[in-house]
Amino acid sequence: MGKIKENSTNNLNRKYIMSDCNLTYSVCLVGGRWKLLILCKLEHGKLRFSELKRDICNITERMLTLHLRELESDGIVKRTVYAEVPPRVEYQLTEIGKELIPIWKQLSSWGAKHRELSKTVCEVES
Amino acid sequence: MGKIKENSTNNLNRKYIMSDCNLTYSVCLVGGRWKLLILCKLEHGKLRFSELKRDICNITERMLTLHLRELESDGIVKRTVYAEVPPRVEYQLTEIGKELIPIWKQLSSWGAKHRELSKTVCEVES
DNA sequence: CAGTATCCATTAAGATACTG
DNA sequence: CAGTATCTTAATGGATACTG
Repeated sequence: MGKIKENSTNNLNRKYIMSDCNLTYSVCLVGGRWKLLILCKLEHGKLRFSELKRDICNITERMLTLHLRELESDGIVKRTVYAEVPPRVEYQLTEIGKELIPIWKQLSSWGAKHRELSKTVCEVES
Repeated sequence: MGKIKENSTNNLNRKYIMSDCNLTYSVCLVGGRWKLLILCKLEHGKLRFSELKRDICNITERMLTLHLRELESDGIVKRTVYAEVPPRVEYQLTEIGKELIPIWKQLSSWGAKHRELSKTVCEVES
């Protein structure tokens, strides 16, 4: 995101971690605050930039652009530009992107379950 | 991690995103550079602080401590202190923590597949 | 419509030294 | 052994204004 220093320890650690472990590799590609949120909006088909922006309340154009660019360069979403005026651009999941769908569904259920559990703990405590 | 400003837009966005979407809620709990790496070391049982540090090349004590504390307070790992000298502390997955195992295995396979695919693309291009 | 560019605020990560 | 404390750097996120 933005500019990164090639030889910062931070960046070297990131590289080490990505090369060492497929799991962390995935997290690097798909982690971060907005990425999965963007991806799951695309689950049911193509969306335009403005539709994504509308669906993801609070995201700025900058953040949306940056993350879409990364997802695109990582081959997880496909960007199609139509030569029209006004311009039309559509985003959709690639094949490998679609393979994430079952994973984020499970992660989502896990989150729901965890949330329920925490709620119970709080109620018992209060 | 460390101190966060309660009312920064950043923090408010994080809260919004966590309350809105179970998926992002999960990512917030378990995302970040080191968390899944720590968790997957614990897959096969208990480990001590020093064993984790040794197994996770390059992590600093500070990072390990901070993440373990978060995972603990989120109920994903359990910390057991034995009243011995020298001190012994063991970490293990909780029940809800263990339910993440199949998920990270799939994410890991997805990562491996994605990596293969990218390699192919590079070879074709070069 | 679909973005860029710029600048600033906030947070995450790391180095190092130290302690019960 | 299992951490804290303190300080510094790097990276991410956001606000705002502007453009082909």
